[in-house]
Amino acid sequence: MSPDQTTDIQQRMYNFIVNYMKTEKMPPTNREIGRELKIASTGHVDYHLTMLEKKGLITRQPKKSRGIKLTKTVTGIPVMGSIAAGQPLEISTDPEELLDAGRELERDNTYALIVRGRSMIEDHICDGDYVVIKPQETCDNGDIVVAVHLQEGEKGSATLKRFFQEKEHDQVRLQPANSELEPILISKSEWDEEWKVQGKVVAIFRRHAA
Amino acid sequence: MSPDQTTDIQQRMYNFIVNYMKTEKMPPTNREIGRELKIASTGHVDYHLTMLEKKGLITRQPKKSRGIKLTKTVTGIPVMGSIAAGQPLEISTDPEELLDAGRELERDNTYALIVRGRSMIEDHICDGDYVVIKPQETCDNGDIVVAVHLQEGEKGSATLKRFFQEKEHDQVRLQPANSELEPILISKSEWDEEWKVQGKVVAIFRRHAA
DNA sequence: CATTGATTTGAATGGCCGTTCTATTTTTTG
DNA sequence: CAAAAAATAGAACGGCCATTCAAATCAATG
Repeated sequence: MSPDQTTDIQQRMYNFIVNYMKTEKMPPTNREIGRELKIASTGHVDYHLTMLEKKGLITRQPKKSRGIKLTKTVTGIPVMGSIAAGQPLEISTDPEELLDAGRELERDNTYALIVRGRSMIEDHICDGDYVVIKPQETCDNGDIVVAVHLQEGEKGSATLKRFFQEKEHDQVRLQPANSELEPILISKSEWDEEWKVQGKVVAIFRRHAA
Repeated sequence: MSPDQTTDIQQRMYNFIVNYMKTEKMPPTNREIGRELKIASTGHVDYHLTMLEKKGLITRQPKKSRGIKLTKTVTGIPVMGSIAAGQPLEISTDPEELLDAGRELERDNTYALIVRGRSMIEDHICDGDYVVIKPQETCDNGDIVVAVHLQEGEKGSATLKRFFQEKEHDQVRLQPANSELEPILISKSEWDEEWKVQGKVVAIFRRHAA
């Protein structure tokens, strides 16, 4: 295996198929796959496609031209868990479901969270709403952000708040949108050491009973 | 042309291609098209595909198997205009834009409206929010609906309200979610003659600045 | 090193694919 | 009705397509 071939060939083949389908709106032929991946033999392509099928990544329709189907639909924004203000909830590592909110938002590694509680109710974000989060470590004053409190030895806990950097007091204020709740005030040094902005809200999605 | 062949063959061919692509995730071959439309000759299929291409409905990639591409993407929910409570706005007949809110909602002839004003603010539907409407003439008490006031000689005007049928008063109440605004009370007879439920809200979508 | 299994090649096969051509039928137009 | 245009059939051609096979190479393992 040549040294520059970092990725597994089957992974590259799968990626090519996904990519090809995104741009061409149809699956590639075995020859087209081989041409792309510098595979000389169509039998060789067939061999790896059989492997991909065995691994469950694709299904094949025998004898049909371009007879490749992706088993997983790659549409939808991963819903990574729920988030609240009262008792900050954890963000899970595996998506619980996929929120189909349009291709427009399916980029920049966006993910979704289900809002629990009424902490942002005055910003009209309700219990059960989906918030679409675009990951970024910086944000502007007034942005609604996912702020993560890093605690040693544990997984960080996250909270949804409006972010304000208060220069005059040399502190950060995480402001809920609920007058019954108090803002979280964090000194600059503590902020730098223990907190992190995980991302900001770019869209909100609410389902009503059909 | 046989009498049962109501639709134009090119229209049927186009519909089949769209349908096939939706289910099979790839374009059909010319022979598959012919089999479906009872066309005996592949040349005949080719002939109509050339016509469809000339009409701009498809593009073709010469010599490629399944080399058909749709020119129009049929994704997105049509945004038919804006709606408010204070001054009811018209629903336009042509979509102004397409709201990409996921395939899940792209059925049942759903359409979207942009909310203007704060009439539903206490239901946390804000100015600028998109509401996704599923057309239906009936609804349950408490549903948020698009109610249309039919006026003779004019196009009807529409309003977004919660619907309540009040049996004890033999009237319909269209309730805004804003305590500063008064409900619209309509007698049963007037309702039957002049009003209609156009559809109900099944989802809400809010964009935030990225 | 020898064995085993996974990869890769090259060639071959039979079938499907898009396209083209000629001829025939149907529909439209003057 | 006659002429022109559109639609359909059938056959044929060359090429691409998926699949298979035998043989060669490579990697890992005891």
